[in-house]
Amino acid sequence: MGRAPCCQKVGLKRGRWTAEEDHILAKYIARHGEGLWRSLPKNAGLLRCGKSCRLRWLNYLTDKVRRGKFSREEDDLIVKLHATLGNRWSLIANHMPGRTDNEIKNYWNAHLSRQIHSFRHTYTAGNETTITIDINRLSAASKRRGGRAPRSSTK
DNA sequence: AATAGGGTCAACCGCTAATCT
DNA sequence: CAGATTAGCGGTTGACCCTAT
Repeated sequence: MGRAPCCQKVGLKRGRWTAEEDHILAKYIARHGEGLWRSLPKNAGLLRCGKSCRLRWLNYLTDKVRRGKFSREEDDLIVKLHATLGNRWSLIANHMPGRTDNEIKNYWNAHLSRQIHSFRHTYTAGNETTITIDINRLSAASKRRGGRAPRSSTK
């Protein structure tokens, strides 16, 4: 059988977000806060699935993201973190305030992985930089792929 | 000047894991 | 306790740009 769209995508909008949709989403979250993604689009009046709203907010609309060009220092940090953590983009993002996992993943795939050899050369030849890994965070999230975040330890 | 080709990046999908009932 | 529900992750896609021809 033809594969059905994952949720009930029937009648729901997909693809790139318009400025108007962004405005509706940002305004709704400003009033009601984050979370409750499943019911959010209905309440806010968006023809999107909750997943789409969550992704748009987390990766683009929240002012926690700064979305500038990656600096040389950030390049360096990403390469080093990736060497240690592998494709754990969410963990890597935890060490880079203002950057999202999606953004870092994209950047890695588009730019850094292509240039990894020259980067490696630079790093071994150049001055050493030390990075600090938060082991507690690391073990807590050790090898997960996906899955809901544990409820913040309160209760 | 027009367009084919390649690179970027926003967003989707399938799946996993925590929580709810 | 088990099945249903929902949040979150990482791989992947494809629409949109930029450049070379």
